[in-house]
Amino acid sequence: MNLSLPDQTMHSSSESCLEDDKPEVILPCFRRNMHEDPLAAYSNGSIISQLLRKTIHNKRAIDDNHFYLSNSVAAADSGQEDESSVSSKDSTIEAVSPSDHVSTGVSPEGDHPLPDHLKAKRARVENIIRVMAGSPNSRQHCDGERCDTDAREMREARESCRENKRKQRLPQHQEHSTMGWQMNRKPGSSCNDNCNTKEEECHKLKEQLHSMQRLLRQLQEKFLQVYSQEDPEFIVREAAGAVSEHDIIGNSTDACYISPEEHLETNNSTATANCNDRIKADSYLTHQRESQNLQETLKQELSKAVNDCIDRVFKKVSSSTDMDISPQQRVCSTPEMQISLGADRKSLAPDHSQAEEMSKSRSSELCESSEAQTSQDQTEALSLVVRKPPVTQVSSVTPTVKRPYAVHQTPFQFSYTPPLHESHILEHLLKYGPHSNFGALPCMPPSMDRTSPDSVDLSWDAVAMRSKVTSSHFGHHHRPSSMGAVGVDGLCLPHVKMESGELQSLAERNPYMSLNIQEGLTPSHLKKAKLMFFYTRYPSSNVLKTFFPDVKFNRCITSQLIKWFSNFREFYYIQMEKFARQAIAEGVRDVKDITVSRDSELFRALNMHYNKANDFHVPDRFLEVAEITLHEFYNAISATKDSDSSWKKAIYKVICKLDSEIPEEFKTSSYL
DNA sequence: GTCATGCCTG
DNA sequence: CAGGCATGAC
Repeated sequence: MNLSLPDQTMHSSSESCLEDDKPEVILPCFRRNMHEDPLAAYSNGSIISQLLRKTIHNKRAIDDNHFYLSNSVAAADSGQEDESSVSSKDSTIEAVSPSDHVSTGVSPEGDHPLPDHLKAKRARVENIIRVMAGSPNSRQHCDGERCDTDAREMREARESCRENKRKQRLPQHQEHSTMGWQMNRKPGSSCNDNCNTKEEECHKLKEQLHSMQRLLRQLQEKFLQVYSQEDPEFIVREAAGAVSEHDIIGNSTDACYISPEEHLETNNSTATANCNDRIKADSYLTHQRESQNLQETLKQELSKAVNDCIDRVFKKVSSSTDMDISPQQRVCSTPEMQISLGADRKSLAPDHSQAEEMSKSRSSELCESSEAQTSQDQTEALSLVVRKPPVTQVSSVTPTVKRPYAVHQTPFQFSYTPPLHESHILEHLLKYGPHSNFGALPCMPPSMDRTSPDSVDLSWDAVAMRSKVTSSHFGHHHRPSSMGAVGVDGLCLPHVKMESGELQSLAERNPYMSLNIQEGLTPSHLKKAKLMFFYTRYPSSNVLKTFFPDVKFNRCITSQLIKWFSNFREFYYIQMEKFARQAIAEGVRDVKDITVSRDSELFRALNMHYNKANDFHVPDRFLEVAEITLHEFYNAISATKDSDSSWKKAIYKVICKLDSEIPEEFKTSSYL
């Protein structure tokens, strides 16, 4: 829409209509042109002031007018009031041509013959003023004539009249500006011509305005039609807005005094431009909506295809490798798992086709690699594999390895990147999940002790599985994968060792890995700490940081972990003292008669405390340390050193030197 | 003052 | 297991 109107069409009434009403009814796509329109520049302030500001650039002309007015029309109150009322601009103008003022005040103009062009200007100004001499009355009576029809113009008129009454300058102001640009554009035109031209142009402008409004209305109707066809909700949403917009149009029409008799034929060029813009807008909208639909369709189709593909892969893997893979892997490939995973994926993350796509290719790779590495992994893990005697096995349905990490399954790494909120859900579940003990660990074989129903575990495992793959983008090595209890990597790649510092710094650099960094300690961490106690009774904070790489350490977390070990020691020493006293009470004479075996009551008590699930093979070294500790207590008590308030400290000193190295397997964030 | 540790208590 | 408190080392 080309609203570039000729400058001479400017008129206060038309302009006020345009500038005040158009922006409210015009659609956004048209606003740009509106702002490009010269008229749009007058969106603020009164037309008079705007015109004045515009014409101020033509200082000479204004100065002429000012000179003339102050000399012939408002000679009485010329001077300081002029300066004060016309604002600093006029002051500047006066400063620019002081000679004129001087000449008017001191001597007749004839004394200083003006140049021809100045004479011509003066003549035109005189004509204008002469015309205005009659109109000032009407202008001064304007309050009763026009102001009842146009509120805005009335305001401006009132303002003008006020100023007029004070200085009788408003008409001149308007004519100043008008004349200013008229002089620039039509140096030789007469006043009558000017007036006639102005009226005609005013009419034209009004016609154009009206035609534009009509087109706007049509366009809005078109908009409504388009949206109502494709978006039933849109019309509901837009109904109120459309009504209000139409109301605005109606008001603006009224406010602009565009009466039906003023309707002339629409300007052809304007109409053509409007139509073009309308077509452009329509095609743009159609295109936009088409691309949106295409986007949605693509998303849906891609998601569906990926889901189907994954399902097929899983089905094939589970059916073809059923006899080859380990039971643990079968667990991970069970249909329940698939269903659970798929369902959760769909229900919790319907928009993750991209993530799924990214992870899809990796999924089969990881699955294969996990199968290939199974034997190696278990070989590596043999040092910690618990082959519990049948006596101590609480439940041994299958005589397989007892270590929880022996069932660490790479299938859990099937890449699927859950969104952030899901990770938070996972985090919450893992922190306050249904299992507060280790028997509920995911991927735990059925032979493992479980304190909760499998149905619960299944969903829990499904959640855990999804959390596992969060870090899959970083490959095996960087899988913190912990999410607390979800440790399933462990032995997947035992040859890859990463210090906790490296891991944590990596995690800090990587926002995705940060999702797996625990803000707090979980029951899994507690379990792990208890198992670590079998190796170290006095772990340093560095050791803790090394062996809890998935924990975001701060002062509080470190203190908590230290406190845990302090409590472990407390229980440990209490048991030691208790059994030492018991031995003494039982009449044991020789400390060598006191031994600690896996069958002893002391060990069972300790094992019950630190290895409640009994799924961890307590190292022999711990038995030795326990025996030494018991001897220390026996000796101390026998020597009645317990009368000393700090008699245990000597024992602590001895025991703290008996810490052994913690297996590297514990360093993996998701050892358990 | 801070930190680690131990003891006591709930 | 955690909180509070006391103690001792730095």
